[in-house]
Amino acid sequence: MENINFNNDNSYFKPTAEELAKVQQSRVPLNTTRCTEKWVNILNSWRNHQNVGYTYTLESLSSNEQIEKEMCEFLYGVRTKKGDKYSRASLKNAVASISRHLKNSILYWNYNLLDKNSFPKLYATLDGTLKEMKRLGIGAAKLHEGLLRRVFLWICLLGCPRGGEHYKLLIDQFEDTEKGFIFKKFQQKNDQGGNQHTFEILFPSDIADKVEPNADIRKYISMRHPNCTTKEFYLGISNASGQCYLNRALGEKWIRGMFREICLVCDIDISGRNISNHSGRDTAIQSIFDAGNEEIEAMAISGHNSSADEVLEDKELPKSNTINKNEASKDKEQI
DNA sequence: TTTGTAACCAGGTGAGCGGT
DNA sequence: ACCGCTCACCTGGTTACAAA
Repeated sequence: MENINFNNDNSYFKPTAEELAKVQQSRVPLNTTRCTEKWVNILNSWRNHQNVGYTYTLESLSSNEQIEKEMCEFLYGVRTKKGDKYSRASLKNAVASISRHLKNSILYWNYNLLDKNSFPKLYATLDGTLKEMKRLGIGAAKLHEGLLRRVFLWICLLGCPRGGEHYKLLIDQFEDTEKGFIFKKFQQKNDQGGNQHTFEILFPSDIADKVEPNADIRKYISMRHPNCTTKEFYLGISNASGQCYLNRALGEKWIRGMFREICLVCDIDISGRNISNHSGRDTAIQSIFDAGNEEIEAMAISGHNSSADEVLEDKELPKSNTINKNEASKDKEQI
């Protein structure tokens, strides 16, 4: 190794404090900054509200006990502009954002509000609030969410995609025909090595008012926005009043969640393994049918935190499983 | 723009599995 | 029985984005 000449080149320099501050600041994306500011604003407007009446700012407090106490109150007492409770995701977001803010604004304050060891009461309040909301069904399912769940269940039963295939499903893989939907698998996992032929599964015909997979899927597809450019089959759920599904693929978490629900509801052991894998698939599908209708209906229409009544108005539910049993064995042969 | 929420990401955790 | 490894899932936190 040659010695480096430290004297005669300009490759080294001592950055100024401003330069360092600038690069450190640039690490944080604009959206994060905005999100932080937003929650600080909400916090302050809660504090200034006549029913609360904290006239000083949270960051002016020196004791963590007091910060924790007031944060607990905030968490449980804050409401959206419309007066509703915030969703679970938002509350988590709120605590994280305010923690970020305190770290930036109180000198040498290096704590994390989400840390259950430093702030046990705050943690308990957050956790308790989230659980309470879950119990009360806050964040309940919408009609089109129920439809999506049903469609998902049909496709699980009739199309038997493997675990990972669910969120890669494309809208092109479904062809609507007179006989029913044809579900095409362009390439299967076990086709590795060059076997590229397309695999087609014809979904069984609907039994009116009893088993209507085709009608469900047809309705689901028709509810996609006409200008939708997303290729994925499953779309994100919209909260807007006029729109049902977003022009964006449904998150993997969502899909995995629905998948797990089916397994839980039907008592299928998925510990450590995806039920759609390998030889477990046939038995898993069989167990779904054996589990009986009520649970399946419950899952298909509602899911973990939704109110079934809402969806019931929308749609008559699958009532019979005998027909589908035959179809399930048909699928078994194909696979 | 602001508001509310979901997606994304990294790091942690623990069950399961093969090898010893 | 135990070790080390892998891998799916979970958690905490950050970032993106649709809707208003």
